Amino acid sequence: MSEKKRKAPKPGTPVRGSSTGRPVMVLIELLGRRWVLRILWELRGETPLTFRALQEACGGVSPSVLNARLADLRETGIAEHRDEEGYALTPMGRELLDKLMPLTGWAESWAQSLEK
Amino acid sequence: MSEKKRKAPKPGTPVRGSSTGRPVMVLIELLGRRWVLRILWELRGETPLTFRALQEACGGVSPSVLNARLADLRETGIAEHRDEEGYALTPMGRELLDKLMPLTGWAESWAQSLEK
DNA sequence: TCTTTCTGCTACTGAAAACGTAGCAATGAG
DNA sequence: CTCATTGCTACGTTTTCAGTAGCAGAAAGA
Repeated sequence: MSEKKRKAPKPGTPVRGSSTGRPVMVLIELLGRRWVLRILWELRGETPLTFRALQEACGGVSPSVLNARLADLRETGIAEHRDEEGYALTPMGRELLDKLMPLTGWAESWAQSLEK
Repeated sequence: MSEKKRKAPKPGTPVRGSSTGRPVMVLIELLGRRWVLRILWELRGETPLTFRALQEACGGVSPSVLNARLADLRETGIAEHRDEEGYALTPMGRELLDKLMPLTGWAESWAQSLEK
């Protein structure tokens, strides 16, 4: 064995361009990976989504990438897979999403300011 | 052809996996690009940063990518380049950053919950 | 003027990540 | 057994990123 390539960035672990592993840096690294924000967004509902439902919700993202991202989110305790139900956010992940929801409002006024 | 590839996603423009161009989707697409969140973060100070200073702040990100991301952020009215000063957030970009700052607190408790 | 030192980049090559499609093993229903 | 659905893995192609080199313009000094 040995170790497969480490994938999910965790607090305390150095990330690209920052050797400190400061939590906020690690979070920035994680959220900056393609599809991570989108997955969080699509998991905002109350009911879990199956792998394939989630894949479809993300516009047909390839299963390999989706699986990799879900692994990241599971390793970092943000999402989880519930047997017989599907993927859902953990309580911690739910709190993160709550912090991100205000972006919707900002995005709206952003759109308006750009269309002028 | 003629058109260079368009780069910055703007509200109203379809993005990967979502044809609607809904502002929040576009924002998710933009923030999900590598280095975008980090750049916002590094521009949180009051004084503008030069291209090179920003590059260093981002841990030596390659100039080609940095330039591409700055172009994205400028096209979308989030950052701007001020002559004789450097790169800084626009008022709109500053508001976006304000929405993101609470992530710091979340990241701290996230880190704690993981190290146990 | 001729360097030197900043500036904001562009160009290029190679590596890594993502895409897109196919398909497999496991489970459950009929 | 067949068929559908589940969560994926494999793999070849395309896109993106990384890493290094270097250029042109402005300013400053000798």
